[in-house]
Amino acid sequence: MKDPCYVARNLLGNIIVRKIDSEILTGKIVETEAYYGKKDPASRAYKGEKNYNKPMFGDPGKLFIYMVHSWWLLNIVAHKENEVGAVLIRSLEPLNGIQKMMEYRKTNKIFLLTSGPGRLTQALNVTKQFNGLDITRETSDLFVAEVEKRELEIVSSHRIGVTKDLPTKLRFYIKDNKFVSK
DNA sequence: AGGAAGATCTACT
DNA sequence: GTAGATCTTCCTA
Repeated sequence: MKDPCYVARNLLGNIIVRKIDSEILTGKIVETEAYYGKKDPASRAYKGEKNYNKPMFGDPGKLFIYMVHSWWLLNIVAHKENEVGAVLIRSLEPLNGIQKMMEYRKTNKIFLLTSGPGRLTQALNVTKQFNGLDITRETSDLFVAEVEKRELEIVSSHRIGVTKDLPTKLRFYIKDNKFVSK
């Protein structure tokens, strides 16, 4: 039960694992954004609990998937007890199964595979079917593996593409990583 | 039933 | 740098 801001920083450097058929796709999380509930006008949870944002009000450690402009965006629910919030995964550094990701993305340019919230979901073949999935279980088809982090240089900035941002800097990324979107 | 929006991406100038 | 594509969900009538 941690604050979205804390979780967003903590997720950087961890590995997302996607099991698909016999293949395993993995990528390192290099960029995240934190979203809150009622006090955040950019959040999907701003207007209270609805059908489409239910996971944000539920247990932390679950997936929250939402569609914008025909792309699926992948969030991880994270908040303190009795609060609301989630962390958006904005970009990954592809590690394993790059061939497979290129098939899904229909491109052979590696920096176009996962450097954007809509891109990485397509590269991992993630859709709304994973909404609400528990990403802390290694038996899931999609989960996050904690890794030991060594001296990550984390940079914060304002969120991207958000029409009504908060004064706080809620976007975090690993410094000098070329897979961070711009 | 229909329209509008939205945490985006790509292609073109 | 700007415009157009694209599509699911929600809101209003």
